[in-house]
Amino acid sequence: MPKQRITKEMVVEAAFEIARKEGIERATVKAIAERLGCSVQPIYSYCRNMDGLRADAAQRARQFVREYVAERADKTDLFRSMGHTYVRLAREEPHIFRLYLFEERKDITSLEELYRSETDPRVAMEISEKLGVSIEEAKGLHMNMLIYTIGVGTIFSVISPSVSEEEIFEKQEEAYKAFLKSAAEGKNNG
Amino acid sequence: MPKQRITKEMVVEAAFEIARKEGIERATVKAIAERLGCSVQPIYSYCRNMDGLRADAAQRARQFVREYVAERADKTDLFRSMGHTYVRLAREEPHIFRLYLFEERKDITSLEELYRSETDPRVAMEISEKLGVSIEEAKGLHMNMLIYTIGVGTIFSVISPSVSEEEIFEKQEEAYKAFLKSAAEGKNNG
DNA sequence: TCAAGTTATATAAACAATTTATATAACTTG
DNA sequence: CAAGTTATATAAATTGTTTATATAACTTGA
Repeated sequence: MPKQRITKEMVVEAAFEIARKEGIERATVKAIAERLGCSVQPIYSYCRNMDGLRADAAQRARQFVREYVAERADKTDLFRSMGHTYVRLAREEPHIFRLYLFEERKDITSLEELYRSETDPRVAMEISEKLGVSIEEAKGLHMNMLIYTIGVGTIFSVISPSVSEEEIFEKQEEAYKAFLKSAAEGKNNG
Repeated sequence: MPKQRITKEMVVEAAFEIARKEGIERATVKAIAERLGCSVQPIYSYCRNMDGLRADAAQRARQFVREYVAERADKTDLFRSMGHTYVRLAREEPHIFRLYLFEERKDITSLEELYRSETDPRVAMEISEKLGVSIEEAKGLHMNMLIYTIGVGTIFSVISPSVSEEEIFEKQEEAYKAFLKSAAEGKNNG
């Protein structure tokens, strides 16, 4: 056989890069083949169909988001900064953010699993220490902020991208305080 | 000219019905034409392209959601029941819910506008009276719940449809209480 | 009343994207 | 070095969107 020129990684990376610049709907077989300088066959040899390839590109997007958050989040207050970080990502990399948010995840079957897959365990520890609440309580709090942030992300990146970041940051700060206060009080009277 | 058999309303309704049953991606020109028993021309005479038609179908979906919520929400506690109502809708009419959530809205440029377009003003009044807070405060509270609900809806209907409703209801109840408490306290010490 | 213009719809073709079928060439292995 | 394997190419089938052309039925004005 001829030497393998095209690997699965190259195909997924090409799809991801096109999606990053122009949106996932532009990552067609043809466009990927063109970028790799090959025919459509190598692509179809690595994925049954384009849906599968898009799922792989979405997984790549999740890796990107993890790296982005690790680099950009305020490490002195990961919990508080998560909302900001995600909204900034949604503005700077709108296509990646959509890919990240709107691809079905067959591997996730509970909020717990989603939480574990999307957050750094140190954040719950940080919250737990700062507030003096249990790890479980801290996780619950953090998960609420994750859900709220997904709501904000959906609004910002899909429903109305022209909403101002300031307006969103303000609401996020409100939600952050509400969840925080609620957990701190639960400690005393619950 | 021949008598007009096909109206714009018929086209949009056909698109909406197909989207309702099978998802918006199945609402192709061909499928719509077949359902109406006509060629593709009447469809293209009412919309420049399929994107425009999908936007119209999404608007129709919003009307559906308004009616659904008006019928199904617990009228004795609209605020508390909103989360439940939306999640139930997402389960009963998954395709409509996705159409509702994920179509860009060029008419909406602020959270305020989104809030006004998606909620009944009586809810903020209800909250304001019950908690003894200002209408503005009540709106802020309600908007937080709307954002949280959009987060929950995104998770439930897109990221992982297999998440259990019970788990989601529990988190929503937590968020509801946190926002409520926060507003009630803001009244005293803020 | 009929010819001319208009327009709602149909037919068909152009174009683009996905997927499958067939062909070919270069490598491995016996 | 022949036979089998396989990575890739070429090309065709299929499906969806959009545009071009045709047709038929209506209106209007002479």
